[in-house]
Amino acid sequence: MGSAAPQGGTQAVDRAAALVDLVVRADDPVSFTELSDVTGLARSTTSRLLAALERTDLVERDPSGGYVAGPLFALHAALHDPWPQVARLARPVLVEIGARTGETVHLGVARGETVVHVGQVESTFLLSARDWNEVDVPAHCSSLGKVLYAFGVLPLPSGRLERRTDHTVCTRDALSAELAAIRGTGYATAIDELETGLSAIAAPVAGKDGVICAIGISGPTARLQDRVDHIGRLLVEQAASLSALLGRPTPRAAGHPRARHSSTTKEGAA
Amino acid sequence: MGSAAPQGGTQAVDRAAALVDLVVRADDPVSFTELSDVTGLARSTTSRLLAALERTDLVERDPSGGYVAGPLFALHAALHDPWPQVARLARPVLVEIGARTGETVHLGVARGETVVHVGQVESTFLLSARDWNEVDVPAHCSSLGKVLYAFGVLPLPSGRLERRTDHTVCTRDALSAELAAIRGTGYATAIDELETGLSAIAAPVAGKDGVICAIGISGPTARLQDRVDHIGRLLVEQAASLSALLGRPTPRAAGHPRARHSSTTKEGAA
DNA sequence: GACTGATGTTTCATATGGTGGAACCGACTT
DNA sequence: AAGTCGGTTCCACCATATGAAACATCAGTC
Repeated sequence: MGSAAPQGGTQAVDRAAALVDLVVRADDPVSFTELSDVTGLARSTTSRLLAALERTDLVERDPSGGYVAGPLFALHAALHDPWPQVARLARPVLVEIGARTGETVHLGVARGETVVHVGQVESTFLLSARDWNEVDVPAHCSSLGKVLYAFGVLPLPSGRLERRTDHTVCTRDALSAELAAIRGTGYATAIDELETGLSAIAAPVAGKDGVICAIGISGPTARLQDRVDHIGRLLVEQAASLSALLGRPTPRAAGHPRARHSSTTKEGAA
Repeated sequence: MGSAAPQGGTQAVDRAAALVDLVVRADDPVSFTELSDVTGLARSTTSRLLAALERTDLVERDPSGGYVAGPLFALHAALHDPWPQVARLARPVLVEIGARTGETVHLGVARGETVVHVGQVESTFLLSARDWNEVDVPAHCSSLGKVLYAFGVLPLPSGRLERRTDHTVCTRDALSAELAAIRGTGYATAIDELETGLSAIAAPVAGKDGVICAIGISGPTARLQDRVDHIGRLLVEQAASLSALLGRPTPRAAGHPRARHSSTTKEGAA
């Protein structure tokens, strides 16, 4: 259990994969030297591996000579909508939240003027919300919607604010006050605001350029009312870990001084 | 120099990359056996390589056991809009068209109710169109727009059809007649319809699920009027090759019987 | 237009890491 | 229980990947 597990017989592929990983996670071109340094590979090895990866379309050189994700990644991105991919990546986090709260968990994004749910994990309780996937709800009475409003992902509503229940926030002033509060606490709530007896809590998820979507839970007010802050914090924490996943590089090469002198290839283990 | 070039010292990585390639291009999960068969690798080797690729997030197993593109691809797709990626892949084709016609080449997609240009290659002539990237033009007087209408990518216009010049198609009947004609010939034209003296020709590009965007050229009517059909055919042909790139798998493993007996690893050359 | 330094690439002897056949395993059929 | 399919693990062998060092290449500099 040292730093690098002495994996079973695939050094070359592992190393190549590490290079691809670095290149794909970085959002701007990565120089040869940087790759060589960060991975700690000999320059010759780096060169050979990168040549192979380029030949096979996994990486590509941009005009300036740096390496960027290759055509195969472009192809994949060209053929698949981004949100389902975000949903895929978020799944483990949603599941975790589901396990810790027992409630139905949602992943919501802005589309046009409303929130749509692109991922969901079912409640373990019998009484729970329906499948909201692809259904859009008025954002001002949804916790996800409020988060997206609060962080500028969703344009503030221009029309009238529909009154769904008598707890619904219907005035523009009340709404913007609440949005400010949300930016303060880090999470949003919607208690009996969309439908009487239905509550929801949500927190923002950031991508590389700020907030891009929100995760939250929903369930009967009766079950949630005493746990609002607890769940709110949980969501904030989990949202942060998801943000980290979607954000900057930093994964592997965090602490290792990794100063491979001369021929210190083997890491002790066997 | 048999079928496979005796690449310079990266067998393992090349093979692993071939696996990734197959998995990513296929749009549904690929079974272990299929991968092993198609690549012609020993089952043990396939297993080892796939294990490594899975460990490194380049592939992933779906619940049913098949292999699909891994989290790293999801991450890339999650962080990058699809259209710029399509534009990247299309670049070589656009350049080719630019070289063969000398005119400005465009890649247009539907966004909402209009066409937007997501890729462009400049004319070699001095007199040419401006940079249309991200500018949207009325679709009914654009050749790209007509193509997108004709193949159902862009919803037929509901409002009035703006008359930009006296050649603009302004009636719904005239438009649908023209769209039928476009489906017949395979390409669309817009001569002096957006602006007097400006002509354009365009053809549809298909992805895995039918037409997704269009490529076309534009330039002065004076230079284009005698070459309309010639250029139309060129566009259709190039669009087809781009469609192939964006479509189904089929690339490498075409003919090789690839029956590696015992230890016939070396392919003769050195 | 020769020095210098920084960045990549190619060469080559070496032993490490990858290879494939066969044994093995677990799940499903018959 | 015996047989088949789909996949993984073992292991002896040697082909393959490896890294040091030599070799290119280019951008400044004097």
